[in-house]
Amino acid sequence: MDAKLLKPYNPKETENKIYKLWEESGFFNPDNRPEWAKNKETNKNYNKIFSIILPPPNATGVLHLGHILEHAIQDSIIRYNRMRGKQTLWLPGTDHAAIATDSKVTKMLEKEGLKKKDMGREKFLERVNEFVEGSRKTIVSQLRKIGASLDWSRQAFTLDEKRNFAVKTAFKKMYDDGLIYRGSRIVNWDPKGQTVISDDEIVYEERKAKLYTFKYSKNFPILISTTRPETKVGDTAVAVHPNDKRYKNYIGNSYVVKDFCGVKLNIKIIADETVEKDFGTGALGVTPAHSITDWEIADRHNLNRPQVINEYAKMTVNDERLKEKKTTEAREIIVEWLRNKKLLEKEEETNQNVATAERTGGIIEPLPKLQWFVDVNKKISDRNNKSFKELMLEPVQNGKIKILPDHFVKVYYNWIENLRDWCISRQIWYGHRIPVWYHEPICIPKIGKERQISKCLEMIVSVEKPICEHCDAKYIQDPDTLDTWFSSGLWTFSTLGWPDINAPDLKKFHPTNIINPGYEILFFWVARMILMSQYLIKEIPFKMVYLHGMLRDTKGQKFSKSLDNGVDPINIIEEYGADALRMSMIVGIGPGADAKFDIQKVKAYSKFANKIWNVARFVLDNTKDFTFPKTPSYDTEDKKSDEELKKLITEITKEMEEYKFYIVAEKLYHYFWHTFADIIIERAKKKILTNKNADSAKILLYTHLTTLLKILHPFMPFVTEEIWQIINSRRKVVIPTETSGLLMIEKWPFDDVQGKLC
RNA sequence: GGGCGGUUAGCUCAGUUGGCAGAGCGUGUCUUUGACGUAGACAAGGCCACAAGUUCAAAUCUUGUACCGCCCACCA
Repeated sequence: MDAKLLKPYNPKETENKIYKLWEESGFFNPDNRPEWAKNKETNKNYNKIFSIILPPPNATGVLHLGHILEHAIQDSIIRYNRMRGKQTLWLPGTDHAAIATDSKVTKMLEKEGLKKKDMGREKFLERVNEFVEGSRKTIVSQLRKIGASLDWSRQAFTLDEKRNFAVKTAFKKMYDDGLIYRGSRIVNWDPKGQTVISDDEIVYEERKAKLYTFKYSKNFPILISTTRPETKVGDTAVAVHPNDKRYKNYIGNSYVVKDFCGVKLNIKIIADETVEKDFGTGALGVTPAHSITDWEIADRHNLNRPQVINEYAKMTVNDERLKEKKTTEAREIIVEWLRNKKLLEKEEETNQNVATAERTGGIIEPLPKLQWFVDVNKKISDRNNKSFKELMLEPVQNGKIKILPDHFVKVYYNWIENLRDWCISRQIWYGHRIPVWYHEPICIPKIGKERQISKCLEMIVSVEKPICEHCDAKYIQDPDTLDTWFSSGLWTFSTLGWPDINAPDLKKFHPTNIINPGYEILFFWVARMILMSQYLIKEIPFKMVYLHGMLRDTKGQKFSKSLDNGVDPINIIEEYGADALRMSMIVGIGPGADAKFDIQKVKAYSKFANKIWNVARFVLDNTKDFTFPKTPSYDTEDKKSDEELKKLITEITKEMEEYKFYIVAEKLYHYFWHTFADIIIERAKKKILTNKNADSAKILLYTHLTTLLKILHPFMPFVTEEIWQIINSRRKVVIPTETSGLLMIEKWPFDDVQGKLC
């Protein structure tokens, strides 16, 4: 008897050793396959490929329990498919998470008393890289701790050189196809972070606000309501609903307001369907430059768009009372002015949803800015005149891409329908620099050549830094960086060798089989991967989107730093073992379902690991001197048990293919404990003791153990592998040698069972 | 305002085509030279949120109600 087996199962002493064994075997890499899987005769899945690209964790910090949930699912899928004999790739990587990382490092530096601007771009980026490198190391070691069978030889980073080349290539192609444009449009400006952010990076906070009702001047015929009087110096119209009888006669009129707190206004009365008749006075003061809906109204009615607020949320109008004042101060000044002029009709309390930046908390100031956009509506000629919107919809509609749970399909459609052009430029330093180059303002004549200034190109979109052919001036790169999701969108194929369309990995492993993110990034990421993949390589990025839910604490709250309710998964693994933690994340948690994390569940499965261990001890102890007959035969009840296990295998294999891991894991737990241990072992004890049908019992014990180890392995890889290794060390002596080596690359028993049953 | 999800044992949650209500933890009783005390055996505990409907049969399907939660829109 192996001395180890005499003690209770100790994951701490086992897991690192086992992971090393796996890693050194090279079998995480699909290029290395076990002998049986290389053989068409023994492997039905010989030609099949199975690939998952890991949703890259943000390099801003360490992994939390939510990640473990994600990784436990993926590793189980990967291990299962590897055992089925497929060429199985699970590719690891991390995400540079531009804004998140940038703002995190900025805060860290502020604590040291350092300012980003004083440091300069280069120095700042050095610090960011240093920080990210540290984070990445932690993440990688955490992934190893939970037993993730990732192919480390293919590790990628969203901001490494290869991915940067992919990003630049994608940008250029999109620009050349007219799908990326530079335009002055209203954007969500974050004055605190000094950058543009996308619609998806906004969070709304409900606050109390005052709603003011007033006229622009004594003669003005219509009262309007606003919570932001300071923006009214930028008004160019008053919009009313076309059916609103109160205002019908005014539609089309224009009024000059000579002095609105020192500013001259030109107000046209227009009719627009978007105006709510019942809100306020039913008339909306239109401020095109500082409200997104007003900007769109201005589009429809051809209005001027004077800007009255700048990037620092300060007023830019010429009136000395207002100039350079913060918007909040300007608001008071204008309200006071309205009061004095007796133009203010009403002040009332109202609830307002204030747009704030997710990462910095700054209040969003909508501003017109020159930014880069992806046109989501433009027809793409070499994609059958389909737009990005259509390219994103199509594969989900025709079922090429399945989403689990399927009610997210509707949510996905709904998001695409309401999608506006995607603003991809960010005014932060950390990220992929936009591959656009501007000619220096002054041309420098080439020595010995004639000046041909008129031929100098002002702007070039190029993967490499361009050189001016006509003068000696330099090109200067656009200072902006790209939205982090631009590079994430390329992830399934930039990791496989794209833009080299002949890259062997790309040909072999794309489209990937399944992607497994949380539902909260369905739009951010999943949609953008579909967009990029459909457009750049005319292929879906994955066949299945298995969305997982959120993990919350026992009170049902999100895990967050501000609540300080975070749990370090590594501590849990140290105490209970990775297998236990993994099982607790899988059993009973269906796709898309939020779950409360309960340490009791982990404890329960650590007991289960020990149970498996003890069962192994019993079985090995009772079969140690037994010589297996060439053709095993069972008595009636053992034969029934053998069939029952085969039935279980058929069942769970089907369920694995249907992504019902949460049911499979539970079934295995239940069968192992309450059928194998409680019934079969108890029965075997009697048979062995009385020596009646003892051989049948021993064969059943051994086959049950080895088979159950195999099918438990995807869920509890460490304890099952450790036992397998102990069995291996004895196998040559007594037990038939149908297997050897690692459990990780053993054959999943399904095909054998099918063969025998049929 | 629009959309989605949830409500099952004291707690956390499963329950796949409708067919005697399940697990873990917790609780109670019993069992220790025996694979396992990080244990085993047994047990208690549920009008499956509420109401109506379809059906031989409903936790499951339909409709409505209540409460909890999430997402999207952003009302000026």
